Amino acid sequence: MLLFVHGFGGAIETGSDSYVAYRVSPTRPGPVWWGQDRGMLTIGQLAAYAGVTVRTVRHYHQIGLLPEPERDASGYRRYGPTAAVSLIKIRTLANAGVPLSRISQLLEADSATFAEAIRGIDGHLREEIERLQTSRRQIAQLAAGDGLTLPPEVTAYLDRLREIGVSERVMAGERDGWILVAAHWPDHIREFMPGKLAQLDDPRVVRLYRVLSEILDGGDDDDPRLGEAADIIANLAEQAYAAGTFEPSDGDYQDLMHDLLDALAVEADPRMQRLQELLRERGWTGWNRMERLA
Amino acid sequence: MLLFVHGFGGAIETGSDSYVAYRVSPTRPGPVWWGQDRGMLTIGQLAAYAGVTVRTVRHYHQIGLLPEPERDASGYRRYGPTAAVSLIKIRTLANAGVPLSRISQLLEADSATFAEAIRGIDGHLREEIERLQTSRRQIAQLAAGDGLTLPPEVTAYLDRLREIGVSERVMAGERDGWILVAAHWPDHIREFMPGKLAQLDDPRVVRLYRVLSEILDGGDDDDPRLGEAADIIANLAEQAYAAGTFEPSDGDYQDLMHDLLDALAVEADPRMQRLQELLRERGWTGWNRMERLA
DNA sequence: ATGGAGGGCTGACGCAGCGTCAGGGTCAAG
DNA sequence: CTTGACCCTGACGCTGCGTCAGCCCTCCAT
Repeated sequence: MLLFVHGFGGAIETGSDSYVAYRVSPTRPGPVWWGQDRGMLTIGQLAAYAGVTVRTVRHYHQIGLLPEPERDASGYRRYGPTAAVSLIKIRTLANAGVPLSRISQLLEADSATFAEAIRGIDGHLREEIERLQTSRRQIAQLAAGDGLTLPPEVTAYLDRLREIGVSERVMAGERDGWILVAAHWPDHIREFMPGKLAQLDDPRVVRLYRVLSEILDGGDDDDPRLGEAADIIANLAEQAYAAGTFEPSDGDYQDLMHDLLDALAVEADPRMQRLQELLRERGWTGWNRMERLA
Repeated sequence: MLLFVHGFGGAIETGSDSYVAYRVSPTRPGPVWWGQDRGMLTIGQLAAYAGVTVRTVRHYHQIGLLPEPERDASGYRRYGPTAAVSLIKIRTLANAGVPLSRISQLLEADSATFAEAIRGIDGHLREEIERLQTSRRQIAQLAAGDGLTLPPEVTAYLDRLREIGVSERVMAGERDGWILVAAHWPDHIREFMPGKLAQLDDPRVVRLYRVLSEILDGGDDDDPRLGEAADIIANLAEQAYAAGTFEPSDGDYQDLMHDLLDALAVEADPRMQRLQELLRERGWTGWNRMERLA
């Protein structure tokens, strides 16, 4: 019932508000007017007018979102202008991320209900944006960091290890291990790392890493340096135990992680199993879930 | 191969970087340790460790993203620690929005390829965020405006109409009409509206809208005021024509829109067809696609 | 009159990433 | 011996269409 869309002249000025246009596709259907009734569209014309595909329109018919129009003599769907209006309304909501299943209710809701629903949808959108922004931060770390997402404290630790001369194989194992730890202690790990980093100032620890690197890189199955490694570990443990700074395991869940870490090492190189035996001989259960044997 | 996760004491300080943790679910599976091999997990334990569902792990097996592990005596899948590491890596990428089909390639890519891929993914994320933010702006307008997304210039026009005293039925028709126009001229419409708004200062136009409101709200099929309406329209057209400000139609595509608008009016109320005939008698084709008859 | 291009029609499968039964078997504990 | 919490496979469901396949209809050029 629009009156006077036709201009009749009149001043033309330019506004500048923040209107985000609903944009129809720029495709112009070929023969625009091959029906005879004016104002009756074929499905292709309707779709082009609203900027969607023909398949989309048929889909909306299927799910009952847009009512099936009458057919012409040859069985073609013929659409009136109200169908175009409905379709544009539908697309406006759909483009805003409203699920199709809710659109029909929304369109017939009173303005209070409508506003309420809009608020909900907006909240949903905000969450979604949050999520994606978090993802962006994550993958920024992926690009920068030492392989996959690890907190900066951990990558600092890994960098120190590399400086010390730890072999690539051992480095790879360390990375995997820290991934398991980081997944389990996303919060605690950051407080935990400074202590770990400080350990690398101890020459015994440095020696230990180097010895292990050499063994795993080239040693034979019964390398005597395995004994040296076991000695160092036991030594460190004894000292911590005497100083009272030895921290006992605190629960099944951490035991699970420690078991995983031990198993990771063994899986990476079976000689680590031998190291475990040697530690056992010296009175300790392992190097992750470490306990004094009776 | 992680060494000395166990603390041995050591200073604990607090860092404060912007590390976004990969977070595992806080669900602790009931009986943690009912297999016997240490470091071997059931599918449920693995899933809980990585913060995903059991179905997700099985899905990854199905599509070959995570290799099937060996089975134990009763046919249960048993996972080693490397499976946990792989799963965590996979989820880190998947959470960042990487399609599963690309993850396996990504994980075995060298760091240059990896970094390149990461850039692509980041760009994709940025686009997605853009899109959602645009959606938010759109639905903000839905909540505020006169029904569905219309540019502010148009809602201003509609507000003026309401002030003038146009009936709700005519208002509804106007809204629908402007939706059709806005969909077709998303850019042009904003420059077009000031002129339309100015028309409402002409008392003849105001009279026209009021007359039509009355007719459609209660008049009978042969209301004499239809003649008055036709007179006003013809009068305005003649004047514009004489002043040289009459704008002829410019192409099939606009004709389509004008036809739709005419049809919309007739569909809303058949009496508009009568108005069209009366206009024809006065030498004009209609009120949207307006042409002088020979 | 005829042929080809470019519509239209229905019906059906495919896509991502799992959720969610259904109909079984297994394990540890009370 | 039962109960409850796991595990197994197989299969359908969901969203919002894209994309055939096989056929019919209309227009325009020849």
